[in-house]
Amino acid sequence: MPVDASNALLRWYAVDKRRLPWRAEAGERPDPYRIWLSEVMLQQTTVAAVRPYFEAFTSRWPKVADLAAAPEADVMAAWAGLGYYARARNLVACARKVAGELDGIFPDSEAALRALPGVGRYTAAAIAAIAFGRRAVVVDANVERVVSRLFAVEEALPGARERLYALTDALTPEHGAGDFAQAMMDLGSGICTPRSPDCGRCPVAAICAARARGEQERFPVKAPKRARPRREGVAYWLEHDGHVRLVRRPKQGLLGGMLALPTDDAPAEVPWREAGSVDHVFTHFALTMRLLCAESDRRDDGIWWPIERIDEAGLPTLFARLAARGSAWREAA
DNA sequence: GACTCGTGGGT
DNA sequence: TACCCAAGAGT
Repeated sequence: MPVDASNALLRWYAVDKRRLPWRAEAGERPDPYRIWLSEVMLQQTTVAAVRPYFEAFTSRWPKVADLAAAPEADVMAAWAGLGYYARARNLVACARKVAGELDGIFPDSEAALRALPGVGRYTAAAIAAIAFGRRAVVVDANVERVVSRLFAVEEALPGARERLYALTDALTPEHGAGDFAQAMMDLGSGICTPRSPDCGRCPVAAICAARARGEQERFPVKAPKRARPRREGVAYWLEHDGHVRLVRRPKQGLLGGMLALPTDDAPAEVPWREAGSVDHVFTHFALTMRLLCAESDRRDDGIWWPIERIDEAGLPTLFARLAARGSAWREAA
């Protein structure tokens, strides 16, 4: 990036950067554990959604050794509602690897970070640059949008990904790559937004090819998406003596490793009653799940959770909504 | 490279 | 309403 534009970007960042719980204040040294935790939470997830989870995790598990010592089920439950639950399992695996094999010290090179569970190209680069001051090429969706506009890249995503990476590499300074990356991300988040970008406030508008053409909203070009199929399913609310039957879902697949209501196969041979349905939208399909409710006269050796404390079970959102319906059915009965 | 994998907010 | 989007990773 031309020196003038780079300086303008960094000056803008120095004044207008977001204050975030995981960001070191001026003069503070960034904590690799907190940087790593925030980066994993922020994968495909908004800052607003992450904030309360980050506060809860760092209060409960202040250091990587604390997280490594936690039962996986506790971490999964604490992650409930944040989505993409493979991240939570990888989070525990990564913490245990760092605490157990690396003396509790996060690696400071991209290659070594990349070898940790749940740490891909973006996250390894972000940690190396932000936590350790390394030069690394940090490309997230914000940077892709900003760079695609700066250079008016006509090639569509995701095919353009390597080109955008190379362009970002050329822009990234030898020193201060962490601030550069965070400046680009804040720019994308607050000014160079997907719709109605605020070019009048943009510190690098002068070098923006898309802006020069008045076509900033046309970038990044994206490949058309597939239609989202609609599916249907059944969940079961089976209660006995103030408890409801839950299951631990298999580690692989949708909502893997999470507690949930039984689905597909009825957990008991009892007369089931319809209790409505819940519509829920996942990334790649929309689901309508019916809820069948019943009372059991006995308690098998599965998981039975006290209904009064169902909100503490750590159910993913779909099942939390179904459980709310089940509780309502119970109150009405 | 295509596909899977959540959720909530904005428009 | 329906669609878009988000500090992506793993298979």
